[in-house]
Amino acid sequence: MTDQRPSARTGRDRGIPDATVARLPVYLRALSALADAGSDTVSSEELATSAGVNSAKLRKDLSHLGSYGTRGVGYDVELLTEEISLALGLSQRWAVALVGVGNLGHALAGYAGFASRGFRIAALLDADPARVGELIQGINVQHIDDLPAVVEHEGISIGVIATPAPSAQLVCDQLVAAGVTSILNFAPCVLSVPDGVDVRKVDLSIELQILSFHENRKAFGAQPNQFAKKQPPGRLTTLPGGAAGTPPAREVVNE
Amino acid sequence: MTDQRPSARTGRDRGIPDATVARLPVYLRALSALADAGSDTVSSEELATSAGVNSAKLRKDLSHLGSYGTRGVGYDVELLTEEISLALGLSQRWAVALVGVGNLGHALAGYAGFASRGFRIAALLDADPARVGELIQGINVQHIDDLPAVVEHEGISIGVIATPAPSAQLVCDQLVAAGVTSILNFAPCVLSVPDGVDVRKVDLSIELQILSFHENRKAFGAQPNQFAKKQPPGRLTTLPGGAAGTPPAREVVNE
DNA sequence: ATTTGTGAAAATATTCACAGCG
DNA sequence: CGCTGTGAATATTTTCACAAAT
Repeated sequence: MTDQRPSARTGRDRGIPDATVARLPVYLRALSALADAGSDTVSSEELATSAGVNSAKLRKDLSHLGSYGTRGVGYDVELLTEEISLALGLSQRWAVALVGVGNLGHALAGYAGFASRGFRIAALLDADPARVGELIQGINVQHIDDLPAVVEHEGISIGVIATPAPSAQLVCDQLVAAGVTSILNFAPCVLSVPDGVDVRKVDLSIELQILSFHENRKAFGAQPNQFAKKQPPGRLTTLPGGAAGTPPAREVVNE
Repeated sequence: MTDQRPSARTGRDRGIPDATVARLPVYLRALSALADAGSDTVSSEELATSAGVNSAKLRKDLSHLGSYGTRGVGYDVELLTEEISLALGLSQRWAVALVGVGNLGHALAGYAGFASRGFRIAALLDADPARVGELIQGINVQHIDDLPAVVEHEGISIGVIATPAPSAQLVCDQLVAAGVTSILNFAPCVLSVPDGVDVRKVDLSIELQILSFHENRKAFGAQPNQFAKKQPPGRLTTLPGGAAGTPPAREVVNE
């Protein structure tokens, strides 16, 4: 969205495109579901459908990792899972520090999806002395001033900021000073960090505002329902098993 | 990230680009901060900096809304705020239904950023009868089966899904059937919806996995298998101002 | 003097369509 | 055959750089 271009190679290219990296976790989840369902192999078409993308994009994305498919057959679910995990650096278990144990912090601390994807919440911290000592999900809340020690001791390289906006930059600075080099920011503000530190943000109200835009257009928009000239040929596949009580259906992931 | 292209006009263009729409809320927030700080006008350079983008992008983005700046001067903070709000459809107060009042649902229900940006949580719903009747933030939790009545009565067009993944598609179908046309999905799964319904998702573990990718690269060099010709020039910079409180700083927003 | 607004250029991302492999 | 992997074609987004406006 900005300036931050964590992946872009400075000059000539030879890495995985950002857009692809952002989709790999989605493929991973789809693969996980397929494996649970007992599939050994998947075609790009199937996998793409369950990930909510089209198959050309999926194949192009996977091609950046190497050639792990078999022509005429598809991809081995287990092998592909491993390769994507490897590419994402998920073969190791990252230790994460979560700062701010308010409402949202509590919810994040209890979020099962972290653990299941190779992340371990190694520390909970807060600036409020009243919160220090509280036990959340079996983890003791420590004071933010202990950050340097905790980061060092636990080998933490990823920090999550779930504080109110006014404290976020200070916490961010503390995380960086302690050696954290990747930050996930839930506070609704822009963070400034030195080069070499990656920041991603999740902003709930921004997402709603984007929906507001589309909602508004649906209501008053220029092209309420597009004058479809003839229907973009085979796009927007009507999914096979379009449930009974549910409309036609279109796979959708995001943005 | 996928297929869903809520805004893209089918053929010729005549709308605000998606990438721009996604940044408008950020500008709005920066403007709000500037107004609080007492500024009457801002240059594209200043506003861009506080929003974490570069000024060319900012100006290009704003140019899609019209010409609201004054050459040689800058933008009137109040006027620009109004114009962006208008473009985003925030001049009206959207009623939102939040489904799933577990950990995350509780946190979302209490999130101040919604109300402050023109959204009103008009209903909390859950499928668990044990939760019905609970009072959260002054709002009574209702049973999901009451959805149609509630949506109609409150004029709800935006739904937020904060249920576990296995229930998300069902809830989504119910929201759509009740008339909701925009959905913000926090459940880690792909939703399928009919045409005309917009979905955005927020996936906490995906964000972490993306950070993992970058963290991994920082740890094991840019190209694991790269026959690097000469060293990618200035990458992986040893942070300039390193220690001492906080480093040089670089504005960062996201993706 | 400044600073906007914008064509044109460059960089990214997506989609097409098919050669080639199993 | 069927399906992957990928060049080539599009589409979108970002950046440059400067004429025009105040």
